[in-house]
Amino acid sequence: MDVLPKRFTPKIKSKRWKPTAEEELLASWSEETTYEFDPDSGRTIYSVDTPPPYLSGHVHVGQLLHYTQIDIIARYRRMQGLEVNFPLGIDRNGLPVELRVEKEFGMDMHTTPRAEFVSKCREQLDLYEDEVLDSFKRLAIAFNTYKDEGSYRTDSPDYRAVTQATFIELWHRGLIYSDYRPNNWCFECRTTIADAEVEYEERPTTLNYLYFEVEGMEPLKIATTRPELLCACGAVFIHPDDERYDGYAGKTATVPLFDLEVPIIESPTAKMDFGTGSLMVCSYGDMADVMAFRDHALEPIAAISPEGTMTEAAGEYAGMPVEAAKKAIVQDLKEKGVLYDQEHTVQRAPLCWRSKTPIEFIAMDEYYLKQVEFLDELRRIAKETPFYPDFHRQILLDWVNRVSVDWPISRRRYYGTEIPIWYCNSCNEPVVPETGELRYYQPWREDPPFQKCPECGAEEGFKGEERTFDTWMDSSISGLQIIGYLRDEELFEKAFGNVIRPQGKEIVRTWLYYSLLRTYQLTKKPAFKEVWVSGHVVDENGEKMSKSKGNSPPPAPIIDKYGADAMRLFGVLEAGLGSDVRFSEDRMAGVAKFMTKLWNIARFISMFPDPGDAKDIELTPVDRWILSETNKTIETILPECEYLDFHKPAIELRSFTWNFFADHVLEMLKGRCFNGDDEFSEAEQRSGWYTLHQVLRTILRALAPVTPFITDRAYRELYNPDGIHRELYPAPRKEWASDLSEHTKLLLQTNAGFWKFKRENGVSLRQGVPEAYVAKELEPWKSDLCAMHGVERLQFGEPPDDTFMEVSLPEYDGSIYILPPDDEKE
RNA sequence: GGGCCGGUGAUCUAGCGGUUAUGAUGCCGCCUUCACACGGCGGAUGUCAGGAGUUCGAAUCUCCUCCGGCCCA
Repeated sequence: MDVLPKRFTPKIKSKRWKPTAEEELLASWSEETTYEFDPDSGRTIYSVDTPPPYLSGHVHVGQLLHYTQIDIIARYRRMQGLEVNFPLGIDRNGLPVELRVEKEFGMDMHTTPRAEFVSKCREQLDLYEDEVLDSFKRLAIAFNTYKDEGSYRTDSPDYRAVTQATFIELWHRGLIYSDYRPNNWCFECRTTIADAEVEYEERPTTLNYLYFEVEGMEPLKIATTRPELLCACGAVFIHPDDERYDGYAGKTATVPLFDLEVPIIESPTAKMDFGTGSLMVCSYGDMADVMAFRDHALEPIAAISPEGTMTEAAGEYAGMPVEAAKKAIVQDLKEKGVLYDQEHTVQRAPLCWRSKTPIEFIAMDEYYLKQVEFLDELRRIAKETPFYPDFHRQILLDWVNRVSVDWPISRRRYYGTEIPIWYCNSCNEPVVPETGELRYYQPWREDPPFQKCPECGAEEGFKGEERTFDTWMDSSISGLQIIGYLRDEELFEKAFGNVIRPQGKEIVRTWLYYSLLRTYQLTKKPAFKEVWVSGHVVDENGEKMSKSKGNSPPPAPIIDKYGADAMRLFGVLEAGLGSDVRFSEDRMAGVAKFMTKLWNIARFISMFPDPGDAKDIELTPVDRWILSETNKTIETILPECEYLDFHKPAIELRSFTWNFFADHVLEMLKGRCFNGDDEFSEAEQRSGWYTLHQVLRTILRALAPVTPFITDRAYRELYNPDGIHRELYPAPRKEWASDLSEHTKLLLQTNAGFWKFKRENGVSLRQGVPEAYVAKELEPWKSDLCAMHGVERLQFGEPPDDTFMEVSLPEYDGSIYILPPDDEKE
């Protein structure tokens, strides 16, 4: 063996970790295959069904943090030796882009030629895509590839063909039907939307008190916020226990202005303490009205048209916009003395989640996908699928328990997947292509894929369906699409059943729910092996980040300043899984300091030769203890990692690295590793080198999923030029066991005691002391403690006389005794 | 009105039956020590939202109240 070096220079040259180093690494990564997905590797395939971001303009910090957290999962699983299928996907279907095109270019969807409108939308989407992808890359979101091949877009012919094929199959299985019924109708978007797409907002409104004449009785007093719906009134409800209205039930009331005779019905749904306690039930006023009409078999009357004007039913008000009609009707009611009082109140108005404008119930012919008959199965799947964190399962269960009607899936919009139906002009029969062929159909501009009508035999005269699907029809099968459903049977066979769904809690009732429903309908199986639900990213004040509130800073300058690693670490350090993360630049600056610390630790250790896994190492008891402490840390974090919650592991690793490894271990082993005065044997010195390098390896690998740049850089420089991201995640090593761990606290406190003594007595930390007494349990640390604190004679137990100063340990029941250096004595 | 989550030093967080209540950021003091001043060592700051209960013992369990966020009716 060569003579051991006496002088050491760090192998790592760079004195400071800088965010620009991340960009250099990115360039290397793009030429390597680390993240590629090889379905034939023989390893178990683990697929990540990432939320395909919807391109809605600029990315914000919240979105990016969310994706970094998902990326951590993918990287962690990859380091467990799984073949990770983590494709880039982008959601491009749907309303927002249409609305933006209409607004920005002054185009009206219904008067612009469809092909032109659609291509304008596509153009816009392409513009947004670059920005999102650049940010993702910069943050090291390790999709298998960023190339088109291997990625998916929900508006691509391939993707849409599969969406259509699933529809065709469900159609032929009888799960789809058309019906004329009231639905949430958005006037702005001019389409039906599903319950899941409705939001509510408190809005001020006026409560009007009206008289309804009742033959032979006092007029009924009715309170309503919707006088414009009088013409659609079908009944008056009173509560059966309401003594004010004894004797009214069963009679008829006369609707003012319109002279309709409507029944007075006792119903427990009437709230006795709201308004007058009696209410009018109008067709399509709200969900309760819709139910009331159904329950009491009343004939509905539509008062409002899809254009937002009053219908023929409104008589002289027909054709007026709803708001104008409301004013006119209130005026007329006042003039007739029917309206006797008004008061202000607050109402929860249903809004379209995309356009944020009020919706109404409007009856239309729409296609429905049956879901009510699947609810029991979905409830079972919701209960059996592992959720991380478990408590967010409740969001899904609450939603499943609330679903009561089937899912309207047709939309009167253009930028979406076309519904593949042609109608026979002769018999009006809707004809859907046969199953089997995987093909993208565009009925609005294509001839049908069949020769004649299966119903009447007509050989020509077919009209293509113009409507598109609800976009959730597309995105709800992303989990199937990414594993080759209907396209790659071999991959699908291998990969189905091992898919994770990571997503935010705000789209549980839509994306998660619909995904479970659709996958179950198509495969009879649960869609996901596990579901990971994260909280929101909110601003410093706890408010949800949104572009409209202006509380989301542009991410790029922040990343440039602190680095992607700092941002990623911040995301897991700040909150546990499922809780909201508060974004704060100040706190992120604090997190970034850990990057510097970690880099310097690596740089320090890089001074010493790495004995690797050399078999001839004879570990000193102290080194075995350090490795045992490392084991303990890994044992602590692994269960949390398995719950895909990296919050505690990140805290644990940071404190182990900084407050134990750097502050105590490095300080203690310094002397032995340099061994400038040959106080230690070569074996002891090598044992120290081995220990430092092994612990560093472990820390780097444990942090690699969270901070992929700095760990990869250091690992490449010291251990493996291919990088860290295909290494295995650390596991406890049984040969690293030591029972000295029971004295860890005492040891750390003893160190603190020496520091305290030196500080209180004006002795610099480098300066030594002639003699000291410490607890006898610390005997194994003797030589390292001497080197660390510069103790010339270290003794154990109690000192013989009172020339020693007693220093009580700050957080431990005990003391150490130190003989002060000569020049400190009087 | 219901559900879920939360309320711990100035701020954010850990702890979830027994700890002198964790760590971070900020603040204050000392130290330019040969990896790191984006550092080291130390310090101050907490009726653990409030009330009642269970318990030998509660930040931790139960109930109620108040406050915040999100979701739903």
